[in-house]
Amino acid sequence: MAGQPKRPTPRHEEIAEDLRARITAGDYAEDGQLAKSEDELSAHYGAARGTIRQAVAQLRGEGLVESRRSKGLFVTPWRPIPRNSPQRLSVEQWGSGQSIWDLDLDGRQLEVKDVQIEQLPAEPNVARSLGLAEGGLVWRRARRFFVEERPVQYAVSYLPAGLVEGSRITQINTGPGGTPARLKELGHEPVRHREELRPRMPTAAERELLQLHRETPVLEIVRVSWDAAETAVERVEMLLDGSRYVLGYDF
Amino acid sequence: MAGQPKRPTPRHEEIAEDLRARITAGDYAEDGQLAKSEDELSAHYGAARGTIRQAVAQLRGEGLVESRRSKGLFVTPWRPIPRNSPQRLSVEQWGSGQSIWDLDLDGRQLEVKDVQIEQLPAEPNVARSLGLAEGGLVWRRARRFFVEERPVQYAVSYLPAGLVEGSRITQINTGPGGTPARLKELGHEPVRHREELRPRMPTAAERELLQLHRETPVLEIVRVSWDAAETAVERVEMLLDGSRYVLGYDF
DNA sequence: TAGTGGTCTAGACCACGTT
DNA sequence: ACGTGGTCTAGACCACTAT
Repeated sequence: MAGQPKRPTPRHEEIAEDLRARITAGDYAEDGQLAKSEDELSAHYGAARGTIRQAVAQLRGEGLVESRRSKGLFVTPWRPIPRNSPQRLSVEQWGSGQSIWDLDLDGRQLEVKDVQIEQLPAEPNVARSLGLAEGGLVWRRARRFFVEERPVQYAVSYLPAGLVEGSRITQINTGPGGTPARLKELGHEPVRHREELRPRMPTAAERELLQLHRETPVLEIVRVSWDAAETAVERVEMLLDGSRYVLGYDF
Repeated sequence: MAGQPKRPTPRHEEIAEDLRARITAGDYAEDGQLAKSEDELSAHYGAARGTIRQAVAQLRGEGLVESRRSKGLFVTPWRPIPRNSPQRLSVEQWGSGQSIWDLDLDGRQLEVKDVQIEQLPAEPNVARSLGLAEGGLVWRRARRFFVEERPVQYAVSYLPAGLVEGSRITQINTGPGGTPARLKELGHEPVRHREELRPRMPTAAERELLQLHRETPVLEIVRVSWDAAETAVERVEMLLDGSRYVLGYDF
């Protein structure tokens, strides 16, 4: 009983643990509401609001809780967006969809919005990925993906201008099969891909772009694709709302 | 000039942006020290320490800055740990290493510590993954991975007891080639794998386990492996320090 | 031992969503 | 109009680290 340090665990951690235990035990199963306000929790636990906010921020980061202004604190209803790598990369699969990713959205729609297209000289990173001289011309396609009217991903593609000039890849609507189908028609079907990814916290600008809470991590992904002649044909930089996706890889 | 809201961006964001710009511009390139204390920044920017701490927390989350007690704030020297999925899953590769992951640590060593092994009844999640009846016996192998004396990953493996009983898989040292080599000897070579992953913020207990800052996200990965007869032979639950890894997938 | 980062309190103001 | 979450201030104490 004795011998322990006076403050083994901070108060905000105790509060977070208590709330987490109640959530996983299903205490708020009815309507999912933990509390009607931070002040209510402040009174309940006898802690300053700042301490309550630390505890709640912790739980928001774990993806368990979300705050709704003027309504209160709620258990997050988690319906992850699956993003599965293809098990077999057959040509038929390529032609069928916009993406090489087999998205099972459980009835929900993935919508593309805010498409921006421009031609510009390649930054060093992009030039290196695509095997171009620095300043070589590339087409840049930026867009956001939405599920149920909420942004879940921001993606920017770069393609060598010399490769795709005049094709529908330089237009907003790339046509059936999307960019990969057009690349195939141009004799540069992507057959090999490499993705690199890491999690991190978003900048303020990125939080705005994806409408994220301060505590929500993002997944930064860079994919480069090559054709059969080992020519790099596309580089895609993606930013995913980390609280909404589950990525699957089969190998 | 007029017409804008009084406070378009919070003060802590302005401060974070200013520091971020200085870092990326290389202002602190010499010793990497941004400041000798939070109080110094508080005086410099004319903001309360709480506001400074918010800005610094933001930058810690982005992986740009780290705090060292009694020493100050420093630019994070980022040397990511690459974790690459195999391009070809040949038997030869299996036999050579402890892991199916081709780790290029740039001279650094990946050390396994704190190995814990026990036999127990499978939890529902584990039972489902391995196709066992709930409560069926499994061997559980938990361990931490260290790079340069610092923990970077925590992993827990589950294997059906009926499959691995009596093999070195139930011992601390599994021998050359590790678990997969032993499974192959037992006639259950893993030939197919599926990984699912998502980023999130760690709990307090997980922060302790991996010695993480409050703002560092983790990567939660679950891998299930099957043998040629489509029998599930292993489930691995991994928790990675998100600030230290870059994951690569080829397909 | 001095000073630091982590924690906590008790206030306050504001923009904005709900009512 | 009211109350909320987000922001900010100005204090304070503590454990721990460097010296």
